[in-house]
Amino acid sequence: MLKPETLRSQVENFIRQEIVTGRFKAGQKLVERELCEMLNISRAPLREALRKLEAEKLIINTPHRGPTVRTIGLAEAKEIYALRGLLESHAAHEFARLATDAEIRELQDAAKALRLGGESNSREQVIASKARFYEILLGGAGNSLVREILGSLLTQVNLLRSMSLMHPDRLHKSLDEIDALVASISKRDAVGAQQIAKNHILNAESAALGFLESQHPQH
Amino acid sequence: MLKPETLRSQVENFIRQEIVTGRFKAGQKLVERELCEMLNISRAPLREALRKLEAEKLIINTPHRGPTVRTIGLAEAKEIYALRGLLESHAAHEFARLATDAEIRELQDAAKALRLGGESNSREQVIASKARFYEILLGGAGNSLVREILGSLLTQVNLLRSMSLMHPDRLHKSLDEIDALVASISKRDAVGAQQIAKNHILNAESAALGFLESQHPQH
DNA sequence: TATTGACAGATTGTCATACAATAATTAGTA
DNA sequence: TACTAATTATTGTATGACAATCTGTCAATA
Repeated sequence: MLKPETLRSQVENFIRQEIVTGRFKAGQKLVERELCEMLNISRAPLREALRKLEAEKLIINTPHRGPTVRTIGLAEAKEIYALRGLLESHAAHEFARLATDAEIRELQDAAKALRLGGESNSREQVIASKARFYEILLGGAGNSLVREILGSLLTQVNLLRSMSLMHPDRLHKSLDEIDALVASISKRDAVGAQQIAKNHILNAESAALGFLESQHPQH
Repeated sequence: MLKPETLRSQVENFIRQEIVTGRFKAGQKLVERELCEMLNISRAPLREALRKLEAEKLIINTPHRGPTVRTIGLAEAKEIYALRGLLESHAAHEFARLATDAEIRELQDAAKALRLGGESNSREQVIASKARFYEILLGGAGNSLVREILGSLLTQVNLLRSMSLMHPDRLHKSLDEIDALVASISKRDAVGAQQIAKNHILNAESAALGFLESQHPQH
């Protein structure tokens, strides 16, 4: 199949990819036999891969009924964004405090590339630059645990179908916020960076959940 | 074996228990065949359970060499405590803001039971009361995601052998801190509760890592 | 009609066995 | 001793089987 070590990790990565890209849709049932035939593998490594994804909360398994791709409701989405705000603002604070000057320059470069991609309407470029930006930010914040959890949260956010359509308005504002964040970090203003990061997530949350909330008028 | 649903979940719980109670020691190699014979099960459910525990970071698996119980170094311990401080202080803040009066009373009761157990030197009572205290606090904080992650962090802390010996000095201070926390919460002082919780974790960290740091004089 | 219940089919959970791939260990040799 | 080769042990994967449970259908009954 692909390159990594064991077969089960390849399977795990494959299924994860199918989920975050939306080819396996939220709520969809995953049938062992179908996956085995599709990938030409036996049940053992498949099932082990499914356990990993289950622990990662990308799929939900109910005994004797099998796994389905997780669906994220409004309440869960809010919890995810609350945690993201907490962790990302912390990471921003720590990055401003701990990062080397070289890392700050890398972050500036990534932000520049991100803006370039946004202004040229290159979806690919935006995604790649954003990934790089996060990589640098979380790498320099000095806590790999926070890094992993945020990575997991980021993949879970992909289960919100509302994420796919990022309005140009929001993208523009988002770029401004990131520039402000980089500016604060460049000044080593940890508290300022923390606050900007928190607001950034809050804005991203309203953008993502706005229309969802209108569909579920529960309160 | 035990009661839960599937065999693999029973196996998972069993191994987790063995790890947190220290019967499976940090660094110990876990051999499939031995576990299968010990539990009288086949390899399939065992290996699936191991994948879950691997995702939970209680064991570390290296391909073709098998899993070992995770060892937590100084740096990792610091990361765990940093995240705990962040999340628990957030939970305290939210609890003070959101909890019902009944939940606050439950928390007060749990704190009282905790002090009782501490003063009567009942280790069992302390552990049980502390668990109940956390359950109430995290349950009323309104974010089950944070709750789960904190639960996972709590189990990982058990991998620090220094945790087993909680000095009476520290226990006494710890009880005072918890009383102060409950007092702040009772006054609905969210910010105060948040600050107290953060300091509480900081103190727990120094108590747990103090002697570890002396053994690894790296800086 | 609507509900119940039995039945058949499908899917997951577990077992047993075998073998390939890799790591660990031992034996042998210079 | 140090190095290499052969042996052993362990994990990773495949296959087939069967038990346990769920799902859906359809007839019987109220």
